Order: sequence, then C-alpha cells, then structure tokens
Amino acid sequence: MPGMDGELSIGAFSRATFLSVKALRHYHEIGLLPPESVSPGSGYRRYSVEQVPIAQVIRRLRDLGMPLGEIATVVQAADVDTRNAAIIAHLERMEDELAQTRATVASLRALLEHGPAPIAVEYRTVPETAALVIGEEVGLADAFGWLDAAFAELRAAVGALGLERAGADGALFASALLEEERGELVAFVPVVGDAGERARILPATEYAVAVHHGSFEDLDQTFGALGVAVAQRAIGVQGPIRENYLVGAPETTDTAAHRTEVCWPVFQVAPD
Amino acid sequence: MPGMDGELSIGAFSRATFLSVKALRHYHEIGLLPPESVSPGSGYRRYSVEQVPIAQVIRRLRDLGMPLGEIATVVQAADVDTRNAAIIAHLERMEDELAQTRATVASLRALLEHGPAPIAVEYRTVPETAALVIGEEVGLADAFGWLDAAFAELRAAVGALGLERAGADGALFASALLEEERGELVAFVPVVGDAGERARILPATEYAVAVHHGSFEDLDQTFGALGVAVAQRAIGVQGPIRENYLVGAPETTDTAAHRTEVCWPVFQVAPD
DNA sequence: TTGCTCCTCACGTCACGTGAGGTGGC
DNA sequence: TTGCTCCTCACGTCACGTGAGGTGGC
Repeated sequence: MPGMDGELSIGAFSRATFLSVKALRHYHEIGLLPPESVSPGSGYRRYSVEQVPIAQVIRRLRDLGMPLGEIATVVQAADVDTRNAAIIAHLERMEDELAQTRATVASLRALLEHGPAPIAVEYRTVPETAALVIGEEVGLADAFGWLDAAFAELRAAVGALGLERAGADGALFASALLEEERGELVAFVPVVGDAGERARILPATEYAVAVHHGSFEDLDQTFGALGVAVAQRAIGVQGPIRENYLVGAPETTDTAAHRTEVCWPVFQVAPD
Repeated sequence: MPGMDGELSIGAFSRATFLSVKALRHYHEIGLLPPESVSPGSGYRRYSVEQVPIAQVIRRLRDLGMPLGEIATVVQAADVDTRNAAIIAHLERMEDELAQTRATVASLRALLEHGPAPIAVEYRTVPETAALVIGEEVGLADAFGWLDAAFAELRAAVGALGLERAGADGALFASALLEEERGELVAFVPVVGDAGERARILPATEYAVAVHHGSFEDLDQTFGALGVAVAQRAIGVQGPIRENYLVGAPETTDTAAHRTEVCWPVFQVAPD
C-alpha cells in the first residue's frame, strides 16, 4: 500500500515542515537535507517521516537568521548535547542582538525627536606617548570584542612588569578599518618612563578632538562633527584615528557616564 | 584654502558617517545619495557637510534592516513630518518583529528542552458546509493579516444579513500557498440555512484532523504530525488544507487557550 | 487519458564585498 | 617624485525566487 512505508513527496514534506519546495531543493543541492531517497528514473525526491522534525528545526533556525553553513554543523553534530548547546548559544546571541536592536531603535527615535546634540571640537597636539601596545588586523564587527581582550592582556602585562600607568587607555583605528570595515587596530596603555622592549612610543600628532559622551551607540554623531569641522577648518591627513577611553567599562558600568576622546588627525589648523 | 568650502572626499565622508566607501559608491550608483559634485576630469566624488546627517540616518536605517528602496522614499520625503512619521512607523514594525523573534526563541528553546508534545490525529469526513466566503491570492507572510480583515468583513455581512452562524470560522489554504509561499486563501463563516447569492457550499471532504493547542508559533508541530500520520496511514490528495478556528482571538486574548482544528485532505483511510 | 506534481536548467534579486588594473592629487 | 587615494569594470556571495520547458504518476 502506498505511503505505508512512511515516505513523503516533496510537496507533502513541504506542507509538513513549512519549508518551500524551492528551499527543499536548495537544501538537497547543498547537502544540508538530502531526501531519504531519489527515484532513479524520474528524479522524484522522497523524504522519510524521521526527517520532519529535523527539517522543522532547520526552518526555525533559518527564521532566526542562522546561516545555512552554521545550521549544517549544528544539525550534523555527533551527539544531541553538543547540538543543543550550539543552538542555545545561538539563541543567546539572538537575545544580545535583540537588545542591540532595541538600543538602536531608541537612539534613532531620540535623535529624530530631539535633534542632534551640539558637539564641541578643539584642535590640539597630543604629545608623544610611551605605551604598551598590541596590534592586529581585524574586522570592524569584531573590533570591540578584540579591544576588550587586548586591554585585559595589556593591564595584566602592566601589573606583571610593575609599571605605572600614565593616562587613559586608547586605541588607533586605521583608515581602512573604517572605510573598508577591515584593517589594523592597535590597543595601547600609556605607561610612565622606560618599559624597555615591550613599549612603543606613539609619535606626537596634531588632532581635531571631540569628547564623546555616553555609549558607543551614538558615536557616529561625534565622528560626524569631527569630519565636518575638519572639512571646514583644517586639512585632514592620513594616519589612524585615535580614541582615548577617559571613562569606560572598567571605571563604571553606567554607559551614560562614559567619556571617549575621539582624535582625527589633521595637518594644519586654520584660525578658529 | 582647500576644505574651506566644507566638502569631504569619499574617504573622509566614510569616516564621518560609518558607511564603507563601497557602500557610498553603491548609493551613488542607485541614486540614493549622490555626492554634491563629481570632478569631471578624475571622477572623484565630493560630499558636502550637509550630507553627513543624511548619510548617518541612512546608515542607522540600514542597521535596522530597512531596504534601500524604502530608505529612498523616506529620505526623499517632501516634508520632515512625513519623513519622521515613516521612520517611526518602521521603528514600530521593528518592535513587533523583536517580540516575534523573542517568541520564536522561547518556543524553540522549549521544544529543545522538553521535546515535542504528542499530537493526536483522527480521520473524519467533514460534511458539506454552507458559508459566507471571501477568497484571494495572497503571499504567506500576509496571510494572517488578510484573514483578520476578511473575518471582520464576513462577520459584518452576517450581521447585516441577519444570518445565524453555524460553527467556527475557518479558512482554506491552497497547496501552492504553503509550497510556494503564494496562492489562494479563502476565509469562511458557516451560516445556518440558505443565505442566497452571498453563500457558497463547501463540499463534504475526508480529512486527517488534529487540534492545535496554543498560539500559531508552534503550528508546524501539528502540521508535521498530520503529514507523518497521512504518510503512514492514508493517501494524501490534492485540495486545500482547512483550518477551523474553534477558539481564537475573538473569544479570548489568551493565546494559550486558543484551539485550531487543522484538516489535511486524504483519499482513503487505512484501518487504525 | 487528463491534469497535477515533480523535474532541471538558467537567470534574477538584494546589498554590497572582492579583487584587478589603472589614474589623479597633494 | 613618491605613494596614497580614488576610479571603473567584472565577478562573487547568500539563500533562495522566478519563470521556461518538459516529463512522470495516480
């Protein structure tokens, strides 16, 4: 009797899983969900009833934006605990993203309602700075995570070497990191005196400087103010953008109290 | 003096707006954000300082997933109030989506932790039904919104015609609507006796039937159970899937109390 | 037998990213 | 003058959707 073996045509399987027929063919093609069997003559796909719950999990993960490659590793994971742990990890990342989106929405709403806050820009030569540094080429999306890890390492090194800190932690963002979303990022911790091998001297540089208040959510406003000021009153030059974390996560968890100095390199300053 | 006119190169503009150079070229190409001027000789793009806040709003809307076409209509809106209203409307849709994603996460988490709930399937012939109907070809994503509107219209018609209702509201989902995410959707309200011109008779049909408990979030589980049962014990036939809304939004806002009968057409039933 | 279901190309979509190869500008 | 910035193709990516044109199965 047909159907008694518990196989489903692609259409029936589609209805049972809420996956479109086109999507099912695509998942077959990339090897994510091959049908239980394929008729040699006609090429008809046949799915087994055991594949229904697997396909449903795939659909739910896709609905949550997990890429197919990641879904494949999750679905093909050897044991169930590993698999569920990977899914739970994704769900937790989703929750973080939800919080992030909510913050973006709130910030944009505030910007639309109250207009942009005025931002003061000054011109200053930052003197040369002795500092412990770590640098690496990173993607812009990973930048803040990378900086957290780098500062933890640098602070440990400062302690281990018995050095005295000489100012706020900071970072240098290569132009390419901002313009192409990938480039060199340098984290540094200024130290007093000679730290020998481990230290670098950041050269004195002329900057247009603005102090950003609050979380990084609105950092674009401060960058915008600097870009406009430089376009109007100075000559921008090549070189990385510098950030000095005057008040940050180590000092307080209240992001509204955070203060970040953003320094945009300039060549020659027009009279104010 | 260069820069005094307040123009920015594409690189400086990129840094001031957090938009990549590639994205800026793309926005120029599609006409979303043409530079203030383009050098005739070199093709160099020049942006004005006035374009910085516009570009920042574009970037924030992109971060929130608004498609470029929609952004274009928002940014090019004649007056500021229209523009802000459109943005606020998008933000509100985002909030709804956030809630939806949160529900999906919670549902998947529960499914992984407790496993699927058992679902009973029975086989039954639903007798022919006289009903007021509305039908239209719709996309799957719009289906629930369309049904809400259709039932409001149908219930108004029942009242206006002085008819008596004969059972739960229901809907017929064409196979194509599920398999290709686009197809015919019919909403119906059963009525007693002869409603003349406005009524249709839904023919008697043999179905595999399961009652879904709770919100539509987990409806895939019930569809899966039906698909599996039909594959194992019956022959699926063409024809739309029928849903009867035994307990729904009009009865209670507590979605956990909702009851939906899902009917999957079959041709011949094997002995239980 | 009809007509419905399923099949395989081939191409399109969206919002850019990724080089290649070359030129202008301070 | 160097080298950095900017330019234009042409093609790739991701996850399918959209037909066209044709065949198998109950």
